[in-house]
Amino acid sequence: MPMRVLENLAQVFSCLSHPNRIRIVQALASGEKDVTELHSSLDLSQSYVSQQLSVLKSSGLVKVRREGHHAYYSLRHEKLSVLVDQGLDLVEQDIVRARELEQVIESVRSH
Amino acid sequence: MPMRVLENLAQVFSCLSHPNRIRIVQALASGEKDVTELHSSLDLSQSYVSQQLSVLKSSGLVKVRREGHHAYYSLRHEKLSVLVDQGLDLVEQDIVRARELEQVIESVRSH
DNA sequence: CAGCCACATGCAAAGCTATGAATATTTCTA
DNA sequence: TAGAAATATTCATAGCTTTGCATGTGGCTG
Repeated sequence: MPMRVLENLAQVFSCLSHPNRIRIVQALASGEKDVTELHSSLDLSQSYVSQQLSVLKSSGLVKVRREGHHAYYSLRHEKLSVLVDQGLDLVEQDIVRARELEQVIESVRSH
Repeated sequence: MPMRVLENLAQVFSCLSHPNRIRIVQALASGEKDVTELHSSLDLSQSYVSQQLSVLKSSGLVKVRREGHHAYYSLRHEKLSVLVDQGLDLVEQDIVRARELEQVIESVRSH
């Protein structure tokens, strides 16, 4: 696997490694939205949303369409929301409970 | 979406947000391996591999089986390697080329 | 039990990320 | 052109990550 691809992939995951950016991606999964819609529906400051969108944009995960003085953001590819859904699937089904169980076992063991 | 789940998901993505950890996950996708195997096949120091494995473990992505003085690590769930593959798919097919194209357009525009 | 493996952990410096506040830019409208 | 609306950028700081190096630890084997 070429390093360049790995780095790109790591960058994609890095974009998704923050709850608010995941929320933004999820909000965009249902279609394009402008900054104001995002910042009010997600209850995050305008400037913060704009900053996070530029992170997502510079990694190529979202694109913008400007119209008047609105900037409509959307996912560059719907596969991205599939990726997030799969992550959710993983987290919800297994990892959380498995880790909790393991911590219980470990704490029992250490006594 | 409950914040707790989002935070867990962000943590999973965060684990995958580094090329070497992705390489480790990929190496484990083909079955359990001990630390020495990983550190020599990936050309990373023993201590580094051990540290990264503990990151992956504390987020519940891998598990250990200890036998003698070996520690055999494996993915806790095969869905994780599916997730990585999907990420690769996304990166290889679209994002890279799309971003490059966009940068070309942008640099043309600014002249 | 001495010494060697295979691993794990602690530490510290360098670098990166998150985030609010203030400010700038762009575009529309009167 | 002035002003307002929507978005973008800059800056500063606190906090987290990375990563090498040195050291610690548990389990074998002679």
